[in-house]
Order: sequence, then C-alpha cells, then structure tokens
Amino acid sequence: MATQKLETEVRREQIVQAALNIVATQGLRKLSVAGIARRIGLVPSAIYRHFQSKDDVLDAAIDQFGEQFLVNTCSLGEETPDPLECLRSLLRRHVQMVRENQLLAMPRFLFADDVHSGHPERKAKVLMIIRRYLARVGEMVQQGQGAGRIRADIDAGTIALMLLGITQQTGFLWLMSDGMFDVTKHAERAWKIFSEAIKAK
Amino acid sequence: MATQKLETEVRREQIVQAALNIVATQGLRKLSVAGIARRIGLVPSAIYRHFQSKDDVLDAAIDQFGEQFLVNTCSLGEETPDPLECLRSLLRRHVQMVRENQLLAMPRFLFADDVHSGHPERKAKVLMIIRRYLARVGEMVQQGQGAGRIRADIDAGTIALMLLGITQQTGFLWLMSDGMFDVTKHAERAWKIFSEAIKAK
DNA sequence: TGTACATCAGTGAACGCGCGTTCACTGATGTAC
DNA sequence: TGTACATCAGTGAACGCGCGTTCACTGATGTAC
Repeated sequence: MATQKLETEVRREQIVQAALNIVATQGLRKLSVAGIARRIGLVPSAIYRHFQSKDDVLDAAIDQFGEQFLVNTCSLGEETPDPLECLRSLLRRHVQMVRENQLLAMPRFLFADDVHSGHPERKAKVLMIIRRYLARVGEMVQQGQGAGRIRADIDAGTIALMLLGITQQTGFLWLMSDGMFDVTKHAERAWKIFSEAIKAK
Repeated sequence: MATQKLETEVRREQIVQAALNIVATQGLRKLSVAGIARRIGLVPSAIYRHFQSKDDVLDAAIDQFGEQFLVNTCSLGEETPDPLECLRSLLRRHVQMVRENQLLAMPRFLFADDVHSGHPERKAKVLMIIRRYLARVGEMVQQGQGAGRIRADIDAGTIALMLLGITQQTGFLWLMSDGMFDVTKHAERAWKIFSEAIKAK
C-alpha cells in the first residue's frame, strides 16, 4: 500500500478534524481509531505515530471544537455596534454551524458517555468552553443594557443562557429531523419573540 | 448464592427501571447487562430469562421513559383552567424531573450513539414521544390563544418548541453543574421572560 | 397428606466479536562526510 | 556528486480486555394423582 508520508503536524490536524467530524455526524460511540484512520487513508496503528492514545485524540478534538465554536464570539463585538444585532448575528452563525453539522459535536460530547464519570478533566474542558461563551455573551448583554437597548431589569446571565438555549434547540431539531426541519426559520421566529422580550421599551 | 426467585413480570419491571436509571444518571454507554443485573442482585445471564437481548431492554426503557415524561401532559388540562398556568405547571414538573435525574435520559438517548444510524425505529420512537409532547403543548397554547390569554400572532408550534427548549436548557445546566446550579430559579426567570413575551396584551 | 413430575428463574463457565494498543519491520527522506 | 546512516511515518500481525450472549445444569414452586 504505502500511503504517502506526511509530517506529524499535518497528520495530527487531519486526525483531529476527522475525529471531530465523526463525533459531530455520528456520535461519540461511533468514534473508533479504525474509523479515523480510514477517513484519512491510514491504517489504525498509524494513528499511534501521532497520538499516544484515542483519549488524547478526543481531548484534542474537544479543544478544536472549542476554538471553532468560540471564534465567532470574539470578532463580533467590533463589527456590529448594536448589541442586539450582535446577539442576533451570533445566533445566526451558530445556527449555520448547526446546519453544517459542526455544532452537534457539543451535545454529543456532553451527553454521550464518559465525558463525565471517568474523565472529570474532560468535562471541565467542555464546561470552560461554555463558560467562555456565556461570559462573552453576558458582556454583550451588559453593553446593551448600558446603552439602553436591552432591559436592565433582567439578569444578563439569564439572557445569555436563553440565547444558548435557542441555539441548542435548533441543534436538537436539526438532529431529530435529519436536517429536514427548517431550523433557520425556527431560529428567526424564536429570536423575534425573545428579542422583543428583552428589548428596552 | 441462589437469589430469591421472582415472577418474570416483576423482573422485567425491575430490569427496565434499572436500565432507565443507569442511562439517566450515567449515560447510555455505561449501560451494560452486567450493570443492570448487579443493580437488582442478579447474575448477567439471568437477564436473558426475561429479555431476548440488551437491545430489547433498551427499547422497553425508552417506552418507559416516554410514559414517565408524558404522564404530566395529560392530566394538567383538567386541573388548571388557565392555559398559561397550565404551561407553567408543566414546566415546573419537568424541571422537577430534571432534579430527580429522570429527564436526563432523553438527551442521553438522543445524542449518545446508536439511537440513530443502526436503529432508525428507535429514533422514531423517541421522535414520537417528543411529537406527542409538542402536540399536547400546542393544544394548550391554542386554547390560550382562543381564550385571549396568549398572543394569537405567534405560531403555537414555535411556542411549544420554546417551552421544550427551556426544559432542555435546565437539564443541560443540571448536568453541567453536577446538580449545583439552581435550575428551579433559572426556570422561573426564563419563564418570566418567556411568558411576558407570549402573554396577550 | 404424600409422592412424582413439569415448569421456570437463577447460576457460572465459556465463547466470540469489536476494538484499542503493541511491536517488529519496511522504506522513503534528509543529512553528514 | 555519490555513499552510508539516522530518522521517522506507515504497515500488518497479534494480543488482551470488555462485554453481549449461549448453554448445560440447579433447585425451588406448584400441580396432578
């Protein structure tokens, strides 16, 4: 056979991305060393040239997911001046990630299995991703409250959680319907109700 | 050893309940025939006196979950006349189920693993549970719209989905925080924002 | 009331499959001289 | 420019563990006579 040789850095990226794709589309239980290897045209044992264990691959995949998930929360503040529009854009981008089957990885990491129990550090890692998201969204909300765009009598953390809730909901619907449900439309409707509720009068 | 003998009907209930508890508290991956047997003081092979396979146990556990989840949606209509109060009661009861670690079984069935892929009927079964929930809640909403208590310009299905979203959100927070987060308080806050948004003016 | 027998829940040893992991080996690439 | 050697990604066979499942056997319970 003799597959083309590539540097370990390249292979590591390929392996992590393959693992993340498998988790996002098929779930954590379907993640196998053999499956990862097949995706990038390698033999299972070749994975061990680049990672010590399957667990190490999983950890790297969670990190990778965190970056892909949080990248949007960083830049938005500068682009869009209006905090409400900012929240809306964030929701839209995450709904887009759902439609590209990227965001499903999160609940699959969370609810699947041994993210908990055997691996508390791993759970803490996922928790940190969510904390960063909530902190960033909370800042946006507080900016909006300071600017008189968002009702100041509602806890900013609650608003951040509810926005995450809408995103998670679209992921849930996308999964349940095998991509048939129009999650974009649902997200727009939910946003309409939600944004009217938090908008300053 | 010689454990006490019990009728197969009794054992079936014990097995299903044990399986459901394991899934709800530890996740689907931690569900093993040996684990189920240990919980009720049997030897693994004894399970096969009462079920043909582990898959059969899982199917029965999903059915059992569906009953426990939907039981509240049925009776509420008669007890509480006000549709808005009715929705609130339903949310409260489901938050209570979250706190008792019962409701976590749903996302764990859904996101865990082979509920999909290998077993389309199983996914359809979970889907049906959710459809029944949404249909029931949708009815309540429409009653509320007819009675002038809920805004009639919002799609009833969207409202039902958002209420489910709040419930799911509390489950997510409960899981992430290992039960430390005050999900009841969060649910009350979210309900306040949500109910104000859908209440007829 | 006592005996023989059928039924059936429970036991424990064993099997087999999937899968993560190891290990000796290969062969291409780059570097030293 | 050519040769020897070190490095290291890739290979394939093999191992071992976990776990679902099977099977022959046990022994308690209830019923027929």
